[in-house]
Amino acid sequence: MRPKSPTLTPQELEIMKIVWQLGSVTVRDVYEALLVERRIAYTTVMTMMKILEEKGHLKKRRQDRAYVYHAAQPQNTVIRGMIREFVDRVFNGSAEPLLLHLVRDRRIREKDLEKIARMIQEETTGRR
Amino acid sequence: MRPKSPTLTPQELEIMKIVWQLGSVTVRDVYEALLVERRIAYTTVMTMMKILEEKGHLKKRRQDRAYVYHAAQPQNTVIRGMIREFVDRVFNGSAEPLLLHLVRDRRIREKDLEKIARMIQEETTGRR
DNA sequence: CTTGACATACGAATTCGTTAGTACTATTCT
DNA sequence: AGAATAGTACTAACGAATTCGTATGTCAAG
Repeated sequence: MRPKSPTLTPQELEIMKIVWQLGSVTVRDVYEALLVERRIAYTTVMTMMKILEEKGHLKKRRQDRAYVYHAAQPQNTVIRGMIREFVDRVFNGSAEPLLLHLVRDRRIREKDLEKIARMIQEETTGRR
Repeated sequence: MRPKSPTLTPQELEIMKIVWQLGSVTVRDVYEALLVERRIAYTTVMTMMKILEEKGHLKKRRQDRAYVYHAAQPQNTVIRGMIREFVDRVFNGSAEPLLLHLVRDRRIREKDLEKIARMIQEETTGRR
């Protein structure tokens, strides 16, 4: 079966972040987590999670009266798909310009930059 | 209600790419460039460019009978904004995880990785 | 001067993302 | 048992994004 669309809409992503963080959740769990940030209706969360389940991002099983949801794919896989879609859409598939932007725009703390530079060194020397 | 996109929507971006590449364009120029990739109506392009002008991404001036459009902001500025929005939405504002994904997923050719590693070295040693 | 080419203006249809109300069911509390 | 509570299903609605048709105006060639 063809894998479902790797991209999530903004609100879908918000919900998936909570699911990835908590592991197994009910609609109520997600609802309460979202309530901390903003006003939202319980049924809205339910609708979104039903859609996410239809799209293959969530799996559910019944437990007592309510459904318990869990992520169908690991976070890394989905995030990787979103990055790929972004790189394709904005940079026609080549990641170098994005990397250059990130490095140049000082959006990253210096010590992290250095850490990453070391990591690149290891990766590149390790695979030849 | 779907929130109004603060950045460029996919189709808007497609048009802006053409504008940035060509400099000054008429609707027809963009229409013909898009036709190479896919079927689209002339009036669709016109509508999109009108919207882009209303949103402040394009400027127009009359020349003979038609409008000539040009980008209101340089490509780098707009792309930077899109990256920022993406990092905020997907990574809660921190760019390191994105960088890590890019480096780890081998989406980048080795020589480019090395080039970037050197660039980081210069940047980080240069600013302390 | 009429016709054809080409431009814009206007508006409308469609799909999608997002939000939420209402009806109904099942469980729990008094 | 009857009421309150908590869950799902179904439906509706709205705005944003995308697409394009029709009406209309203008200019130039025959």
